[in-house]
Amino acid sequence: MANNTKYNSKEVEQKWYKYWMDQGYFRSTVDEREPYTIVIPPPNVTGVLHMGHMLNNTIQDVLIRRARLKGYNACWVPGTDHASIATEAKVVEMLAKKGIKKSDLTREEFLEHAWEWTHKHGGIILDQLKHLGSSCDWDRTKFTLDEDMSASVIRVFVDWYEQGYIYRGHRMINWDPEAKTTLSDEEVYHENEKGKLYHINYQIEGTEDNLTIATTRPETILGDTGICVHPEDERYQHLKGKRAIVPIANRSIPIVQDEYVDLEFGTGCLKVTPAHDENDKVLGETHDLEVIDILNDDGTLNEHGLHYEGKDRFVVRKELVEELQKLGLIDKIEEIDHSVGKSERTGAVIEPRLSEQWFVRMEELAKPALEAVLEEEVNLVPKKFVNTYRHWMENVRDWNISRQLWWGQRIPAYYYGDNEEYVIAETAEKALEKAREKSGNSALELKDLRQEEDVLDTWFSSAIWPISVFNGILEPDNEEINYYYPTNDIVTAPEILFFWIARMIVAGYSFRDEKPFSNVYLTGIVRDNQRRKMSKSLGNSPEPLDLIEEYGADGVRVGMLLSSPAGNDLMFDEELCKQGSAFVNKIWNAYRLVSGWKIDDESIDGTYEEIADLSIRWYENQFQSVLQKIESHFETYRISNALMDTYKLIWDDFCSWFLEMVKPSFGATMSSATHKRVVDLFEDNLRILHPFIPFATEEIWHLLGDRTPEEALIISTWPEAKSVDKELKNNFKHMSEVVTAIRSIRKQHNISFRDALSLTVVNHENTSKEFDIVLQKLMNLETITYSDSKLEDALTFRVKSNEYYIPREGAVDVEAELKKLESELEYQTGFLKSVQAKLSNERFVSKAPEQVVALERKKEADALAKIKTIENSIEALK
RNA sequence: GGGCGCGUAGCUCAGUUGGUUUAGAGCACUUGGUUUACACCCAAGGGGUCAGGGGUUCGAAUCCCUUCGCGCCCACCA
Repeated sequence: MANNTKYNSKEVEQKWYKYWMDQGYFRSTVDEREPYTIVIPPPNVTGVLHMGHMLNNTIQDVLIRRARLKGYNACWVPGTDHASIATEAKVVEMLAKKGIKKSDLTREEFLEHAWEWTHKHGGIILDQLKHLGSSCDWDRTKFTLDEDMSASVIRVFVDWYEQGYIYRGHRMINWDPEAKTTLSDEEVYHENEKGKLYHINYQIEGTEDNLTIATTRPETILGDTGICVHPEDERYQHLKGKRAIVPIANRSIPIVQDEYVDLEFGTGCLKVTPAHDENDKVLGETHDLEVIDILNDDGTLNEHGLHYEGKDRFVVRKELVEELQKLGLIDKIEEIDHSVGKSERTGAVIEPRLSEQWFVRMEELAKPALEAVLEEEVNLVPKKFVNTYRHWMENVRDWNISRQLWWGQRIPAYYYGDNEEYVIAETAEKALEKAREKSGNSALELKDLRQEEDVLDTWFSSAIWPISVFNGILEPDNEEINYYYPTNDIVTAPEILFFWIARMIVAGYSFRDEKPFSNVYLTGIVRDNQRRKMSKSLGNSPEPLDLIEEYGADGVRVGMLLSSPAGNDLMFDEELCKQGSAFVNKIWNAYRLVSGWKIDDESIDGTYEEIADLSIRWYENQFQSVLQKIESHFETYRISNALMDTYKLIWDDFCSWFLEMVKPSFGATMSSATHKRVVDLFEDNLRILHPFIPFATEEIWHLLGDRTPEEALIISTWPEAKSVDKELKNNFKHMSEVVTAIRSIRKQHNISFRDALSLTVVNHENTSKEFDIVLQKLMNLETITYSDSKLEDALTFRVKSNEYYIPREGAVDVEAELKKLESELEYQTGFLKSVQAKLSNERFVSKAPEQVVALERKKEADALAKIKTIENSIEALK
């Protein structure tokens, strides 16, 4: 790229990504170095990149690239998730468009379609990640339904079963009537809605009397098998031992007593529907009530629904209420706020249902996983999530892992005989052996075995992701797992803390006896600038690839990170990307400046070289000072802060100050030695910028020097932290304040920069003159004079207790100057007062640490000196 | 119902064991600018009773209590 051209992000990005790939710089293999590992949160295989992925993967890439520069063997494992329910839903939808019903297909036929779909649409998202610059080891790309990954899942299932952690049970589960599958508790979200509480009269058997129950789900009365009242409820003592008639169904059901009933709620009479409510189920068991399941898989009523059979539950609710009203059995209808469980995937209202499912017993497994986080073996960033995690883990419930779907790992349970007997085995052959042994029937054959139809929850395979990607389940002692595991960091959204993070930690301790990762970086949700969550339906989410097209990958990366503290939502605004690409442009132009200087070792300008030497020493020092801050930000995962400090270092310190200081005057030259020192500093900048801005930095790196592939920036080194010279730093700071003051004066008095000035300094005892040569150059000063007497007829300003004068005949506006001085005086007097208030407080002087008191005394002295200076100036003006 | 967290400049946020802070940054804003890298720029500047109240302390944005507002997580009240 020629020196005078605009920066072309697209061209540069394509070039370097290909170069890095060709050179194999993302590739990681086991070697002598210390590993630094991240496994990607696998996106849905058929998903497309959204802003959440952009944020998430930018952070991971920053961490990985920095680790690579720090000399670690950096390994970022990419992959995709089969996303059982989500993908199956998409395939069903696709088939429906072709006029094919899932129910008309065999399992094998359906899976064929699903694989075809996956191969056609799968992995697009990984290609999109490449545009962002993600430096994943693509040779390691995994898919949770790959043969080895599935084999790992099955092995884990068998192991956990044999250890007694997996069981099959008849339990109340969450039924999604739309997807026609069960869901784990974590896949159900609750929404507060306005609903109705129906008060319905039931006739007490053998009498003309009624009792009234209250329910939000009147359709379930068809599944009622009991009425329950509190044993001490005085209103209902007469009901003891009686029975009631279920309206419409005209069934007689017992009235039982249980302390579970809340006397305050509704009427104090509770209808019991053991098949469709967790609590009712418990009541039913206690009081030996019948169980009547009234629902079909799709949420319509079955034969127990009588004349409502085949109608959807919500239709039935409406029609049944109408029927009851006609019968005069509705006592009243109340408006009520209640929470309704819905499916995370389909949004359908969840129906609690009793059913035979597979579960993981969590209590014992959770213990080491909880301890790990409490003892900071596993470090959650930010810390506030520890409490949430603990609360969940301490109250963890068994995990329903079976799904009535086809797309996923089929549960390795094999049934035989008529009594639902089963064995668990990795293969059908092994299952046959076990079945023969267990049943004592050696005549059993493969055809007599029926494998479980259900597949496993997607999160079951995700739970072992950090292990299985290194084949640590099937070959627990292989070189890779021993080297890369435990991984270092994992970066994901808090939404899946329980779905995924917690279960990975559980699996880690269960199968490796070790944590899966040391740090969990939880990002926030990406929202728009009105705080709305970005979503397709709202249409408020920008298309990531369009953003990259417009602002460049580097610009977007910077934009994403400029304001995204861990665990806090990110208010995304395209302005941030604009700022990001402006930053890239700034760096590019700095390169253009530096590369454009003329070098000449024949005629060296001594004064210039002296200025340059001082400037270079100052920037080296400043770089070190900021580098320390950046390091500490990274260590605590304050990535936005690390970026902001880098941003200010480059923009303000390097470009605005340093380059202006070392810039040769027009037409002048610099020595090759000086130029090299400047280039070295530029390169140090590029090293620390590279994790954030990989493409532009690599481009400039190669333009600054003729590099072999082995000398590429991506695999170079992170600068080492050195000590900081505080005096140098302070002397510069003083000079910079003088510069600002002079600029201000130039502006106020409309004095052009070309107009050379002379400066006289009074009260300069404690001031270093080190940077005077720089000051002279920057401010176009003819002379700097140190004097004991102030100047008349001069513009004046103060820095610390120094007084500065710039002779300027007739330019002094006495009135304005006085006003300025008086406001300065006011501030200083107020400040002094606050300091003196402290110092005159005896308890402060006696109780506060010596250093603090000394500091206050120094502040007092400084303020006093300054006040005196200002007063003198005022005097002189008058 | 239980738990957690937040409220600092117009916006997004720092403020790391209370003391170099009568509070900082970036963006936005105002004003000025052909100084030959960059107008995606340069420079100067305005802007906050740190949500309100009370307390602890020599000293509070920082610790405690309380009120108000906001958010999140968990939970079987029909």
